[in-house]
Amino acid sequence: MYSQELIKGTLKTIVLSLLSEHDRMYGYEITQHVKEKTSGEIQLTEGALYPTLHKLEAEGLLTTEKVSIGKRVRKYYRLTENGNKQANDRVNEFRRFTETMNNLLNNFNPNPKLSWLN
Amino acid sequence: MYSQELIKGTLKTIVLSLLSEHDRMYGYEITQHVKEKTSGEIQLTEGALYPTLHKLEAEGLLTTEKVSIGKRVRKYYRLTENGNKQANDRVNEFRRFTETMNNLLNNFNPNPKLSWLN
DNA sequence: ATTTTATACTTAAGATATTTATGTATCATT
DNA sequence: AATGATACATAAATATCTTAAGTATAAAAT
Repeated sequence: MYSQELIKGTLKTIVLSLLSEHDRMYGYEITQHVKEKTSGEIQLTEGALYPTLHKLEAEGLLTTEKVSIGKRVRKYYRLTENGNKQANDRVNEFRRFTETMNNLLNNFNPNPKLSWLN
Repeated sequence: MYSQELIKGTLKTIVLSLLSEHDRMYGYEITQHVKEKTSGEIQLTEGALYPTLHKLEAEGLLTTEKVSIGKRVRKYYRLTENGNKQANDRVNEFRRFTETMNNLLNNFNPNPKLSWLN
């Protein structure tokens, strides 16, 4: 499990990119998907995820649809056109950022696995 | 310039790793070094940097020495043994984190330049 | 049968971190 | 003489996350 400090600022990027490849997802599904895909190294907490989903919806990047499963109601999220654009921008920005960081940290204990990036 | 949101949580990693390769540095020097090394894409603000330096010192990861330059006083920071260990840990954690993130984001618009990481 | 675990969403209080702004002061350049 | 660069510090406002509590259904285990 990574320090929460490090994960900060990547939550929206994660959510938008997942929705970009999954058509629609609900909150709990997102937490489980991330947990599985990262072998438990990134675990989104509900207290952080749900308010973020609400915020992205308020910003017009997501739309919702409620689906009844038995007596329970799932809230599915889907990207808007603008949300899809944002997903692209954020993922690209993250990739550029990691390259910049690797370059900045490169003099420190150079990692041969990444040295070709320069 | 990257969104501040994305840079969040990497400040300590940056500071510790720079001090790990520079023996000693002062605050302003750190801001300039990062700005130059990243072509202005990461700009540390003084309001974030100085309190962080003070915190790292309070945690015993850094020591300080004041050096007079004319009538001004520079405050140099240097890693302690524990600080050096922390620098290693944080840089390694960051590298692992970016690999995990790239793997998680990989189904999205796969980046051929990074696909070998899997 | 009943307890526990998993599913599923919400929100509030407290903690933490960053931004923005302000303040002080020296030195170099125009 | 004024501006920009150097150099540090800190407080108020803002943003974000953690922790926690609350509600409720469904499945699995005891």
